[in-house]
Amino acid sequence: MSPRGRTKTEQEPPPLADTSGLRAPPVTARGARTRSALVTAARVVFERDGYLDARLTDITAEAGCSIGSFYTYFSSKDEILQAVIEVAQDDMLHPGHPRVGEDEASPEVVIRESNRAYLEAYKRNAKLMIILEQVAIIDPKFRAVRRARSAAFAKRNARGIKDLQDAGLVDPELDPYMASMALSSMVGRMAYNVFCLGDKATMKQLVETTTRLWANALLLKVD
Amino acid sequence: MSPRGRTKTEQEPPPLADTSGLRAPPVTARGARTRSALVTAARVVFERDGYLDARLTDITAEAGCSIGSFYTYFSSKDEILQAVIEVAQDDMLHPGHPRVGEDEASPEVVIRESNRAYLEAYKRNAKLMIILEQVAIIDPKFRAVRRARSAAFAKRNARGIKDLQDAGLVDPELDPYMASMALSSMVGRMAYNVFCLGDKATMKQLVETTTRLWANALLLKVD
Amino acid sequence: MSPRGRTKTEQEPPPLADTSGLRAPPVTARGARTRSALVTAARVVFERDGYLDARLTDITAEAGCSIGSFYTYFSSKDEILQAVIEVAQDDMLHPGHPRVGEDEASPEVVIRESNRAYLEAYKRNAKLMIILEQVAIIDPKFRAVRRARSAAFAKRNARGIKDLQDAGLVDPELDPYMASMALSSMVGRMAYNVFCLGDKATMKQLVETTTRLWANALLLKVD
Amino acid sequence: MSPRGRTKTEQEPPPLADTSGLRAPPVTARGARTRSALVTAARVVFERDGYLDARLTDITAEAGCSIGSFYTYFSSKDEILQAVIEVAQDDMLHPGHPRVGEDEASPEVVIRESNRAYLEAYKRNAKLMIILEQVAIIDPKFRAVRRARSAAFAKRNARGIKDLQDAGLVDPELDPYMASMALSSMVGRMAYNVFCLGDKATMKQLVETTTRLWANALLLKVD
DNA sequence: TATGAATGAGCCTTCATTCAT
DNA sequence: CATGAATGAAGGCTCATTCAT
Repeated sequence: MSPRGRTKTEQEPPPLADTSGLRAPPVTARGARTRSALVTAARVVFERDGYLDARLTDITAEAGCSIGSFYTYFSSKDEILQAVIEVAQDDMLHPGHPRVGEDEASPEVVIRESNRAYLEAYKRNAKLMIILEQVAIIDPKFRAVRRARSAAFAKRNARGIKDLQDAGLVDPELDPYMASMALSSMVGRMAYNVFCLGDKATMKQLVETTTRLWANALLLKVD
Repeated sequence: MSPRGRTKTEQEPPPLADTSGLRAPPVTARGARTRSALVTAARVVFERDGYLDARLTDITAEAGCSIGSFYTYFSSKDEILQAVIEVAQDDMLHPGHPRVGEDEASPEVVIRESNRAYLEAYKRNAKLMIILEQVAIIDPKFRAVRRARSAAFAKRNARGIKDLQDAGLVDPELDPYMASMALSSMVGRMAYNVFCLGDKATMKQLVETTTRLWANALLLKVD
Repeated sequence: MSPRGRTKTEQEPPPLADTSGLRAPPVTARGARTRSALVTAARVVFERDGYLDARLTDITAEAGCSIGSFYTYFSSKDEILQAVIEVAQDDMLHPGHPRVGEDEASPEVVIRESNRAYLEAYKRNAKLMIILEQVAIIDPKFRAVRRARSAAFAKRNARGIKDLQDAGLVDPELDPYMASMALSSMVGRMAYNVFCLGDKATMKQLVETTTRLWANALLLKVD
Repeated sequence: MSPRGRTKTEQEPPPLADTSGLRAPPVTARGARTRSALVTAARVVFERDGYLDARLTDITAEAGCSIGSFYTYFSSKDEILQAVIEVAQDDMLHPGHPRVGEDEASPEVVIRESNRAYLEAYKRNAKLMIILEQVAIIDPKFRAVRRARSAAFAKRNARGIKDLQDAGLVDPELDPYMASMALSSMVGRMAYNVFCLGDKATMKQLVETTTRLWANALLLKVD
């Protein structure tokens, strides 16, 4: 289980990186269009060629503008990647339409639907997740981005586990945060293996396996 | 649980990559010494600088030979990385001294010791695992290497789960291979997060958390 | 006899090589200037040092620009050589000012002036012809360029021979194309031997010898 | 027409290059075998890969010996090429079995059979002729070799032309040496175009065309 | 805002030749 | 005579970034 339905009290995640040195945002409509075209183009090129092999000229060619314009809106390849990832992170953290609310559903259903929402969001953004894994290894700035996402999920899930423990529904001996880290890792890694590396499994298999193991692992009482 | 004690009937894995285009192995003792020095030096440099930033001249300087000698034994940075990884893979797959045998120990103990062996091997080779993750994203050849390792563990563990199901000791409704993939992913990813990315957790926490979750997830009957 | 005055109906030869993979041509005047300076410099360096010994840095130094600018306009030493040769080929195929027209002159005069024009063009471009011979042996692309030039001359001359045969002025038993190939080879090789390899002969000797042999070989009737 | 039957008074051509710095010839039978294997192998490799692309290790691999042995017999790549070319030059200059003697045959038959012998020898050694053209451009030493061959033919043929002029059988106004150079060039270049560059022509076409043009060019009286 | 020409540090790679065994 | 490991200078090429127009 990973992204649970968000509660009002949750804080927005901090910006991906320090915003100092950023180019000023466009002030004209034309400028906004150009900037937007660059972000869209960058995602296409990054997903197609990978971060390292993507050349700025490919991005500007895809966006239909000059390399000079690129530097009007971004100060580096790094920076446009941040912009691209920010969009995907939003989608990952707030996937939109959870099929059930926490209140009216059994814990197992909540777990299942959370996992499903996470896996589907991962699938949508799989190619970008590859990029993020890649740059997270190279660049501490993106390592922080990746860990922020992991931590957000782990924290959310840790709270869920704690709640269930308090309700006497699951194994009280588990450290909620460690268990959350481990089970979140399980789901995240399965998603990566299947959607990014091409391991064979259906969405249904993924959802059912991760949900059953997750529930079992907590020794969730069914009733 | 990850690497189990190997049985006699297991086959050696095939070589990591096609051996065509490889430089001829040295025929003299002196040549073998130089080649070996290069592999050792390459591991040092890769772990220190990362694969992308490692320069061939750094490797040969570390090995105390000329750049020409490098090309006597390897045809690219790629190729020497393969040689380096092959050594680490051996250590990961056959970590040496399991503390218990399968026969005389309870399933939980077997799981714990297997996880411990895996995590310790991972810790020993953590820096190289970073490299492997990095190049696996870039290069299909190393992607195959990485998947071969994952598959080896998953298969081994799937067999263990099947055996426990046959013995009536664990949840019979789980698909052994899917469950194995998921639980192996859990342990592997925890190891990566802690030993490679710097997440905070002690070896003891790792072993206990993964073992308890693993046993719970299978609904392992304790006696 | 070699290049005749061209007629209106003659087609321009196709470009020297496939234009795929070429760098985009410059769009600004400044860019055109730089590109042009590079071509001029390349000819100087190729003629001075030969193709194999010519270094890209010599060319850019001669052109007064950076090595990066070279790659803005050309993707390899190959490609700039093509540009250099294209200029010379134009001069060879259309040498400019034939001293007589075909109509008002006797066949022998036409042959003489054609040979003279060819030999003088060869002399002007002799150093580049050495380069072309050299690379034609190494690279099929330039082999095609060289053969295109030979074929253009041979075809042109074959037509001249055929016309003279039809007019009953020369040996009717000769195959016009084979004869043309052979006699064109004779002139071309003499030019190469004298202007490129340093065999001793004056321009006058060359013109008179090749013209007399050519006319004799066709058994040209003098009137 | 090119190589005429040799006369007793002709000098052997000088050695291809100064023989100083040559390795001592082998003194044992084994040594002679190794040296011979290297020359044979070198011809194979040069013809297959060209001089520039031929690596010494390819030659020794083909010869089945070590690179060290190479330097026992030759001091450079240059030197073994000289040895290879020497063999071919012998074949070119003394092609073996002319079908007629000069005495009992008409001049036209002599011309035809000389041309045939030359063209056939050229065909046999075509691949090596490519190499020789290549290195003659690069290296003055081989340029001299090439010119020595040309000069030998031209001189021989000039004498033949002079004899025919003295007998009143051919155009007395031709400079025998210039004419010889030109006509020899014609035959040599045709051979190169067809056998080395792949121009299309049969041996019969080549012999007939060059012979007829040669005879015509001299205005040879037939009777 | 938009353009695109200019820059250049720095890495990988080749292979003829030497020489210790 | 035979072996083959060791050498290292030298040059082609990339691409993020700057800045004059």
